Amino acid sequence: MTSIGKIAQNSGVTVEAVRYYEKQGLILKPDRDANGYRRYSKGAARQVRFIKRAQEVGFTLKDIKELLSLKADPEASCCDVRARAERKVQEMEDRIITLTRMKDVLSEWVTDCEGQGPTSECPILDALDAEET
Amino acid sequence: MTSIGKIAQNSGVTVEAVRYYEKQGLILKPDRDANGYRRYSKGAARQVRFIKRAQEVGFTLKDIKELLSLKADPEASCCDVRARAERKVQEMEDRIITLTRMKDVLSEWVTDCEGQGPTSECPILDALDAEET
DNA sequence: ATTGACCCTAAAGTTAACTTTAGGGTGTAG
DNA sequence: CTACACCCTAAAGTTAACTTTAGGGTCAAT
Repeated sequence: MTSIGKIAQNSGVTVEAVRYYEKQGLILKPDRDANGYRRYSKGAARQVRFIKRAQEVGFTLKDIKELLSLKADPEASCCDVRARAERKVQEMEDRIITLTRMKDVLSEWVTDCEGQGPTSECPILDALDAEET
Repeated sequence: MTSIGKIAQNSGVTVEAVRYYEKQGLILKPDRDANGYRRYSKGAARQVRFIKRAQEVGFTLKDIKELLSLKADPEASCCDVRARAERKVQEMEDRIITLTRMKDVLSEWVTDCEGQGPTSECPILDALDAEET
């Protein structure tokens, strides 16, 4: 039985974040003691760490809520979880490809640039300002 | 001399976006005709395309405002532009590395998963729920 | 009795880059 | 003359994931 402060510290988030997760229905509402303070069971920090880890591999809180529903549902299949994970991997791959393309274009422009002279003769600005689409 | 609608169409953004860029000081305030409508010179669409292209290679509107200041400043050096571009490339590389790491972890979890059985035996959920940090 | 570290709530603020809404003029084709 | 496509403004809304603010209680120690 610990306080929200301990839970937060223990799982590496702020107290406000813990309250936020509760409001969003991502963690169970804890009991309250006489003065209204939240009293958490030992497993609560684990719930928060689940959320943190899921975020660290790219899931949004909305995704995480779904994962938690699946986790709680005895009818749900591992397959459902995998499908979501695969979708997320795909999203991230797409994002990486886009970012890489953007980076490569800009990177090439940088190599075109001597870094000398006034901006009126800057190849990077020229590339941005080009007439062609 | 064209209308905002033409400028927007011509540069592939919405009319609202053009007005927004104006409010943010990213494009010059155009003249108005008798009824208060914006009247753009031929070069205006080019200004908007500059913004769009810069966005497409990863610059934020804030970055773009800086680039435009450099472009307008006869004292500014191409070097200043290059420095900003290099910084942006670095940011994107960092982002790509982070995303790739995230994706690889999740991807590995996916391969661990047979996609069979109840969620109580799902390796992905197990990985998220693990006791170790 | 007061300081300081905790805890509580509800509501508003943050960031980016727009979009949407509300309410209203303009201009022309039929 | 009346649709209909345009144009105008200011202000609020959008999304995500929190954080900050404002205004208060609780509790152990000094």
